[in-house]
Amino acid sequence: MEKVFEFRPAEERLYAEWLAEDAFVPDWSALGPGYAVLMPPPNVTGVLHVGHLLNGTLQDVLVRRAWQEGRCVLWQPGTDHAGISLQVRVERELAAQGVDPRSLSREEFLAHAERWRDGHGDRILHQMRKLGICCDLSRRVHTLDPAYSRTVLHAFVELYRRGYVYRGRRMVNWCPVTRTAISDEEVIPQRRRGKLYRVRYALVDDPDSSIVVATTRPETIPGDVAVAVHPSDGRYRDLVGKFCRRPFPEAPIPIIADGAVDPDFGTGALKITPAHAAVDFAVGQRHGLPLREVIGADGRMGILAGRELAALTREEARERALQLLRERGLLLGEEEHLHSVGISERSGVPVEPRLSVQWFLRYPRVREAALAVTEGLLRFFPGHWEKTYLHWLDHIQDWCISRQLRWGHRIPVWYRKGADRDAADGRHVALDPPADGENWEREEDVLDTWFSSALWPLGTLGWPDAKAMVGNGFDRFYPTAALVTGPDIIFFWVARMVILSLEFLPGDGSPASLRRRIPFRHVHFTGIIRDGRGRKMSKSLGNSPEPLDLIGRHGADGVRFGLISSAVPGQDVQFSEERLAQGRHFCTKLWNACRLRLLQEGEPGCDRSSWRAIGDRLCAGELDSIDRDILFRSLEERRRWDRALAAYEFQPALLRLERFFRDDYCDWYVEVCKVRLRREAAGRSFLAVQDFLLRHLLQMLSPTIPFVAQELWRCLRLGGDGELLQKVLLEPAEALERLLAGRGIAFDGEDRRRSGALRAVLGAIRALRAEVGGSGPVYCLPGVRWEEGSRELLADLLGCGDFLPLAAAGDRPLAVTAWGTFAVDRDGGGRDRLWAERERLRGHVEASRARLAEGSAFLARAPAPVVEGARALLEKNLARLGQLDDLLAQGGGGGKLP
RNA sequence: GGGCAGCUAGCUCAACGGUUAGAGCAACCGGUUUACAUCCGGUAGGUUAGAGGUUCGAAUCCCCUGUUGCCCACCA
Repeated sequence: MEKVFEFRPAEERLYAEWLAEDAFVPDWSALGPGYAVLMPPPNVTGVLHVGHLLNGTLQDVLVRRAWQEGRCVLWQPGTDHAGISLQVRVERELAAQGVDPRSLSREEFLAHAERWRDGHGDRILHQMRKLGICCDLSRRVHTLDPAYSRTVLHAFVELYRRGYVYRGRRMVNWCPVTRTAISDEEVIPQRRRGKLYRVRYALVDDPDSSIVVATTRPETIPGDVAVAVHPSDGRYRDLVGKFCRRPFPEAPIPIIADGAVDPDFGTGALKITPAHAAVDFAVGQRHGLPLREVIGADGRMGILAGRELAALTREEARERALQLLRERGLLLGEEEHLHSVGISERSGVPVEPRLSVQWFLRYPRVREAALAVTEGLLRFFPGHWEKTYLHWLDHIQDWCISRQLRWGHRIPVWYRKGADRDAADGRHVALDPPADGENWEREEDVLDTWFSSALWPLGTLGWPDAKAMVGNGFDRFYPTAALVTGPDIIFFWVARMVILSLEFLPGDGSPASLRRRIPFRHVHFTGIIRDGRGRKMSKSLGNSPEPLDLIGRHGADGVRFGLISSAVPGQDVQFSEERLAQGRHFCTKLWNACRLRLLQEGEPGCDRSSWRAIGDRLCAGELDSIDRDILFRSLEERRRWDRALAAYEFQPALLRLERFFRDDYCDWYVEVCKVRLRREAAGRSFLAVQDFLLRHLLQMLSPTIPFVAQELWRCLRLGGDGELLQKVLLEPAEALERLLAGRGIAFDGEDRRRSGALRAVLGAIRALRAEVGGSGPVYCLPGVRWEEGSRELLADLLGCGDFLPLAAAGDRPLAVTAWGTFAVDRDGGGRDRLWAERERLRGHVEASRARLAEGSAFLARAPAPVVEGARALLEKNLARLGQLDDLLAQGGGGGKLP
């Protein structure tokens, strides 16, 4: 076995082997229900970042663990066509080549887009392979694949048929850069410092009087069709019904009363621009006001804005409008104003509320989607995200699903040429075009990318094509077991998948039906990765490390271990490369622990190729408390491990296991075994114990650090030749306990006590030696009663030969005795420690006594078992205190003791 | 404006109503006899953000305040 684990070549070799053996292809022969995980499809325009690594690692752990349980496993990968994002990228590249994208026909543009996608396509998926992910790439799905596209269009047609999809002229969030509508979820509110201007609108029949409005957007003045005040606002009561003069283009507009106006904001008078603000639109509807669209689709001012403003951008128009107001003496004042502006997620510019004809989805099954969670059929980890989800469902708004883009699923609607597009008979909504295609024209818009993503659980498993569903194992894998994703897409993706899946799979709101129809049973939300200073990882900040470099430096295993160990459940992840280095160190130590095991055995080597083989080498008679304790401690750890993983508590689980490996196995048990080996004691069962522990550890760790675990599995000959560790059944703790029982090995509390006492004494003596800076002989007070073998073992672990009787000590003897956890040095070096310990104990005892004093409130009110416990504790502490006092008396002599 | 989550050692976190709050990292001290590109042992470090309340007992439950991050909301 090599002295060091060269992870770079090993990882490459092992991964190639796994691929060659089709190790990630679902095993249809496996019994029991399937286990499926849907990988959140990375964006085709995306770049691999540390978040992908964390997310991928966690899913890989779940999936590999499912393999270990012998289940039929599917980890479904794929990519998302990233509508807006990709179209913008391609348009920018075309523009850089001097091609105006708008001059291209739809087909020409799509050809460019497809070429771009095919070039970048699933790069992230391939990069993630460096991490060792075990998804079956042969099953990858792209949202624009023909089969998946049919799923999407079929869903649209069905939703239309069922009355959930409708076409409407509405106020939408318009992105002037990409020139498309976007959904409410794609608008990011941003705090911005702006100005609130007060503008005078003169009254038509009394030009000396006026009404003053407050606005942050003077450029929309040309779109004003009214000024509104609150109906109960006394200041303006007399003005309601009169007309005032819009400054430009000049025109009389009515002063109206509407409850939507907040009398306490600004001047209490609101200019109404129905075409460019949602509230104003509503007011306009109520009052039958006309629409004046003064800002065009490209964010520039239109003809109606008047000669002065037309053709300017929104920003230029604002400056110009202010200038005009100043010239005319209409600008009465301006003040700093902090307000929130909706920013388009994709282009980063303020969205423009704009009236346009779009397709909307009225969400179906909202109540059932909530019920699935409140009934506990669909569970979130950590659970508090359920509130966020339910709150969104409670306030759900129709979803604008059409996009004025070319890249995406073109909406399957045809309009009869020349007919009214809103008339039902002028429309053909179906997967296929009408027979007399020449008389129809197809809808230009495409569907929101998230609409297609929302069908991911159904589409990837073949729905609605019955044959494909059978081929893809729908019945076996649906509902999928777990989804691992970031909480930032809980509405964008998670909730929508739930809703559409519930709609399309037949059933009612009963728990049994919901359980069958939800797309996944568990959702684990990971934290967002932040840098050491708490900032989000981002390219522009330059704080985002290159993932592949990290893997190069620390190995896939090191990165996986490190990321998990920094991912505290329910919290954002503070990234630190130090953690990854620790992960690498852990792998190195594991490697060395296994190497040591091989160095310890002569030829021929032991058989540890199965649990049975190891069990056969365990002779109950050769084991003592230390062996039994560590064996059963390992089973305890295993149970905790299982419990923690079932709750998606990866980090606490892994850290605990690491502690067990380092502290209990390496620093205690292996050191004990070294002593035994040196002594050439009869019996080698402790080597079998090591094999038992290492085998178990490697199996538990394999999902987290698959490469080094697999390599060690082979080096230690823990399985047959070329056996895939990932597919070796992980026996439940109960089975291992039965195996031990079958060999006559049973656990007894006394084992834990003795083993613990020995470790404590060892620690105490070491501490004392460290304190006095010695490594010389260790002395022992007379009268110490050693348990069988303990004295020799401790002396060997300390490397001090034997404990010398204190009487034989020289001038500056280092005297140590073993009792409980205490040690003492005759010169006083250890006495302060003892004294401090005694003080601590005395404090406990006194507190306990006070609590248990006759007539105390504690005695009167506390439940009986608690009182019992307190009494027992007092007894225990009293006993220790007494022994401690004896010890202090024996070692005493200095003036420090009472 | 509403909601969610956090605030515990320099840093990252435990402690899930029950002894006088514990780990890891960093710091400092010491040891490394060949498993350990490192490892081991030890020392120090706390008014649990602040105030009030409930309780026999509070880091833990409740109320208020402060603070940080996130989400939602049409304040122009």
